Amino acid sequence: MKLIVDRNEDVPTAPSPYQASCSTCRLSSLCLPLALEAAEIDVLDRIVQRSKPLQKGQHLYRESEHFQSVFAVRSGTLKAYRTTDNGREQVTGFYFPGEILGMDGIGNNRHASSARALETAAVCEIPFTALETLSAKMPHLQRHFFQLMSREIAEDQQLITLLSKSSADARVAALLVSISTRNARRKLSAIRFRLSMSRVDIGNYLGLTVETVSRVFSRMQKLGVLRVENKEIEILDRDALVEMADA
Amino acid sequence: MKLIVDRNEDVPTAPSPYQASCSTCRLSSLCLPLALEAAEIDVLDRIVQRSKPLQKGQHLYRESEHFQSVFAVRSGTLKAYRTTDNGREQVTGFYFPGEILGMDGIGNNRHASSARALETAAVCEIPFTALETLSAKMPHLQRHFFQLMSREIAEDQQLITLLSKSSADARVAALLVSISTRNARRKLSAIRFRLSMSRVDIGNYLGLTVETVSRVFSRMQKLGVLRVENKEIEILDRDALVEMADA
DNA sequence: TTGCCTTATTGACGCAGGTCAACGCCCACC
DNA sequence: GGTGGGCGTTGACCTGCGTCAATAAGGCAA
Repeated sequence: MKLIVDRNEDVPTAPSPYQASCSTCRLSSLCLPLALEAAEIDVLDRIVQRSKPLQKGQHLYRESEHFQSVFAVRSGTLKAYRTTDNGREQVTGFYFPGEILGMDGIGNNRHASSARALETAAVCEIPFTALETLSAKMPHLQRHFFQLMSREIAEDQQLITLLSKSSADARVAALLVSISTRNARRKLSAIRFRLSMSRVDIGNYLGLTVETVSRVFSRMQKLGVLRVENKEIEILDRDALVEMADA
Repeated sequence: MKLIVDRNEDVPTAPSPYQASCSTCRLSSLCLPLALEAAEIDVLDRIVQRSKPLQKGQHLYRESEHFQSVFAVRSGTLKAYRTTDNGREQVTGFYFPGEILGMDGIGNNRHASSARALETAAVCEIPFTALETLSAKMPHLQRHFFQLMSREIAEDQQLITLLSKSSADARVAALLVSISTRNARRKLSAIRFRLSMSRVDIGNYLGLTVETVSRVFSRMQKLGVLRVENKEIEILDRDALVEMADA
């Protein structure tokens, strides 16, 4: 049993305004405000709490803590993970700007997973009871939130499919394609990016060891599909990568 | 490429009353009506459609079909599965009486998976737009449905964890424990039951081959943890099984 | 800069589970 | 009641990935 001492621990979130509003947010077209009208966005805006950024390694919430809010990523990346009964850690997702996390806590009023920042990250906190009240009044919002949850289910099922049968190559390829696609949605480069997560996290997420992940990167590089330099990735042949992802 | 001809194909659902109402349903304490008051249940009742039972092998809905309703299982078992780009099938869940399926279709207005009956099965159809309208008026219902979706996410994440690292023994043990627990919730025996799904489906769900599933059953039988006779299962040592499930 | 520690890469080797093949059993349908 | 086809079990063999180990490459502190 290893004891890990965390140097960046949970600083309480302070209630101060770090960004103007949803209506000026560059990410509103990916986030909760999507599909809302201007007036509605203002109402939503009033319940959203913006707090000071999380430092790398800092927790946003922890498994089995009382659930109060869902969170929208404003900048940076977070990972969600759960700890199994035998103490193993399982990464269940990576969250990029514009994406919502914490929805797995609604079911039992406690978080079903933990979330920590992979790099300095800013989030918007959306108190759930307020969101519920608002949803009952704003059909667009209710529908949109149902859709967000449904998509999370569908995405988890895709990961299940990936983990259930695919080769190591296919798993890594699928993750890279996913990151590439999500970058494109944010108008960032779909072919050149920096992995904010470690090889350990990648392996853990994909059900592989670090060594295997590393070998897959090397192999893909040799095949001319990727250029890998530490955390910097350049996709040289996206079609090949997509092909590999469902092999 | 194999061509499979389905003999039990999609008979359209007929709009006739096969069961009185939610308020008299034995499963209401597991299902959507949970947490609703008598008067509210009556309102919900009016939107629920009960149709004639599905035969074994018959589809309830198919991947990429237009999404219209979620479904509650009244009797029998169904499996949900998706087909990957390369034609492989992946079982994403088994659904027992009192459980809700189809929620993965909300996100994009089309079903993200297919569902078919593993044996004769009856379901209640709940048109989603009606459910939405009702949810906006009935906070209990809205909350309950959010919770149901959230739990589906949390359960998928548990499966992800299982598929990501666990041994074949652990996977099979976990499935048996899950079925046992769900049986208990329905006041059925937690230690003796009939598997409604084939070994192929079990293997597919757990990311294993049929042969491995079969070997695991034999091994567990030899260890005195189970008694297996075709589809009949008797759990002889539940503690051992739980132990195996997170090894 | 130097040194330390964490993260990543690469190689050698072993094993759990996949693959292939043979066979038995159940049951549906003549 | 016989027979054919699907489903399940078992055995022998093979392979992809895990494990262990050694080394390299960053990154941060002082």
